[in-house]
Amino acid sequence: MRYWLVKSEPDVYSIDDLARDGSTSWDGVRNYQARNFMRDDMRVGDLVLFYHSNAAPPGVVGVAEVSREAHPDLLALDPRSDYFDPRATKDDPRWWMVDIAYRAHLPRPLSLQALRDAPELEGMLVTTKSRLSVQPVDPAHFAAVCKLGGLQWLAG
DNA sequence: GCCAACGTTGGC
DNA sequence: GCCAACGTTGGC
Repeated sequence: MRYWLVKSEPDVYSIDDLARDGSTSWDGVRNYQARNFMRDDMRVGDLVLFYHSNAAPPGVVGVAEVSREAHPDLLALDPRSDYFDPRATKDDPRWWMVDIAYRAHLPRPLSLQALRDAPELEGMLVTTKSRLSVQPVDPAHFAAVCKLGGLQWLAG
């Protein structure tokens, strides 16, 4: 099993929205590296840290789980969508998404600053690659985030 | 709102 | 294939 981190602006889609919806399709990702992780590497059951970007403060606020493997992001085909991409076609959809399901809020959300300050999280991608919106997480880092965030049952 | 970092596009 | 111009992300 692999571990991941996804970013969302809480004004657009927050962990509370995911808790309310139960699960959601992770649409609108328009970055190739992020797309490739979703299309090629994410598997049902993988655990996902849910990160609020452009928030005060930014940080990890919850845990989700991959509930469906990659399928085409059809917003790319919709001219009325903000995520429309004229290069996408039905045969070659170009953009892909997975579904994620809500698992838990972090009892103690971990701000970006807290992630940077924790020695056991040294090298965690989110502290250095700030622009990658879907990224792999080291298993030890995932466990440490759960532990620091008060989620003992996922801390391994 | 600013702006640094960085990903993407397109001319050559 | 290089790289300048441009657009976007996201922390502050």
